[in-house]
Parts: sequence; structure tokens; C-alpha cells
Amino acid sequence: MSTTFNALVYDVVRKIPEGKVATYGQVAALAGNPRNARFVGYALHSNPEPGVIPCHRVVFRDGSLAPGFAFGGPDRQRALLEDEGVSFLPPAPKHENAGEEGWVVDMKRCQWQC
DNA sequence: GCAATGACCTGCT
DNA sequence: CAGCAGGCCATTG
Repeated sequence: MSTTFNALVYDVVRKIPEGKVATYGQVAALAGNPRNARFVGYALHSNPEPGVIPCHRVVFRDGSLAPGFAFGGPDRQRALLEDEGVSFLPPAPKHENAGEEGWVVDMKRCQWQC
């Protein structure tokens, strides 16, 4: 398949431990280009390795996911993340706007750290 | 084979 | 402080 930035994206996402989540920017940055966050999402959209690439572990900088593009629905994603041990919190008081029902991943506790 | 679009993020004005 | 524009690679039609 691809032998470039895209391949790194899959590799990075695949390395995300359970109970942890990574952001597109983080994956893109680890891939080599922070500005490539766009293609990170596209790469996962293709999802060449379903079951191997936990797209649901990849979330926005705000902690929310892609509404409508989730593997089966934002509600499903929350259940999966919670099932893995990821902590969820209500929308931030000021910063970070909720892109969903009002539940965002606790980036300060569950964001994947290098 | 060509062209256009796409789950975003960052910086500057 | 807020809003706007730009940018990269790959995939799809």
C-alpha cells in the first residue's frame, strides 16, 4: 500500500494502547507533519486494515469525534472507549467545545502520551 | 490518467 | 480576543 506519511499514520494509530486516545494532530505530528491532520482522517476513512486500526481511539483536539463518520455512531464510540477504560467528561466550561451530545474524552487523563 | 475532494490543525491579521 | 486562510498527501470518481 502506501509507503509514506499515510503508512506512518496507520502505524501510529495501531500503537495506541487501550484506554488511551490520540488526536489527529498528535498522530499527524508523529507521522511527520502536524498539518497533515486532514489526511490522517482520510487515511482512517479508507481504513485499509479494519480491526487493526482503532479509528475510534483517534479523536479531535477537543476530545470529540467525527459526528456522522464514526464507525457506527458517536454513541457507539463512547461505549467502546469507555469499555476500554477511557474516561469521559462533560463539555469544558469555557475552552474546548463539545462536538457531540456533550461528552468528550478526558484528554488530560486519557490522551495517549508518547 | 486526470482532477477534485477529504474525520484537521496551526499561524497570522 | 476573535476570525480567516493556508497547507500537506492520498484516495476516490
